[in-house]
Amino acid sequence: MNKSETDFYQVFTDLQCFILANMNRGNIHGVTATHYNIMEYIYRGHQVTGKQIAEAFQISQAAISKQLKFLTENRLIKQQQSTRDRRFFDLSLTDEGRYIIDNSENFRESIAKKASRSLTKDELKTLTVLLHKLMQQVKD
Amino acid sequence: MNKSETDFYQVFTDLQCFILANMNRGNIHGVTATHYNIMEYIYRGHQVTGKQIAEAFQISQAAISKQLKFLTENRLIKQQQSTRDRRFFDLSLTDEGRYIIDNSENFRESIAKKASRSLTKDELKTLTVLLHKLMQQVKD
DNA sequence: TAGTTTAGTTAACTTTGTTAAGTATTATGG
DNA sequence: CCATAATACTTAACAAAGTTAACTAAACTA
Repeated sequence: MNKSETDFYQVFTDLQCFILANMNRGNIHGVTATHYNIMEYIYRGHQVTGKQIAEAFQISQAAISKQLKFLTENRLIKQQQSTRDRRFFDLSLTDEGRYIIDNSENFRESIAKKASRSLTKDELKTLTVLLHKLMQQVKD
Repeated sequence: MNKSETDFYQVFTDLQCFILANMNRGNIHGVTATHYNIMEYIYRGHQVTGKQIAEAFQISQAAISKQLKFLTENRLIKQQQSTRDRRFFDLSLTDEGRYIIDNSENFRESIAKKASRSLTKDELKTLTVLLHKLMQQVKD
């Protein structure tokens, strides 16, 4: 790695430590970060299924199945067998689930706010564009 | 959140998903990402102790103690009771441990390389500076 | 329509974290 | 100077969240 790469590597290491340390820390409304992320994904999506979530988060369907079971038992989401194809279950939030997503600030949100406080508007835009560009490359 | 914050939030969500998906995936030389990170920390540091690692990664000393036990049993690190203060154990890598760190490309390194391929030199520098600025703010 | 594919579930297990209680060592205040 | 507190670390019991493999049920297909 050359100098620029090493510099980036170092700040990215910090970032990774930070993200790992802040995931699954402290429950908001009795919901872990994992639950929160799944619920948010369902909330933002349209006719979301378990398969999709598994792919989005790159974890096994079995793992998602367990989480969805928990969320359903705790009345945070609803699973309804799809009429189009009864192998699928369309997922949606209950009122309580929606309330939690609407009313709790997750750690990414707090970072976004800190970002807009510590950077100028232009800097924030630039950071977003560059990160986006990086993520596009990285996904391949 | 305003528009810029929301845009940032979205790309940061992608980034988080990516980091989580790529942590603890696939062992390099039979060493998980967790082991690798601890070994790298010991390698880069000077008279590193368990306490320090626990603080750096923001996990409990008990968790670190277990990992260090594993690494010692597998002859990847050495623990030597400090002569200054016998409560401490100075940690260092064995030849094999050093070999692994020197010869395996971790996932952050591959990202750093992709970053330098997908961005211009100036863009990479800017990204590094902005991320660094953000991390400084975020740590408080 | 029989065989294959797909979505999801369940069971047994692994990894990696937690808290609480313990040991050994060092620091400190009366 | 020594009893007590603090510190670094370990161990045990447990929890969360992932894995693979084997299963059910539904839909596709040749």
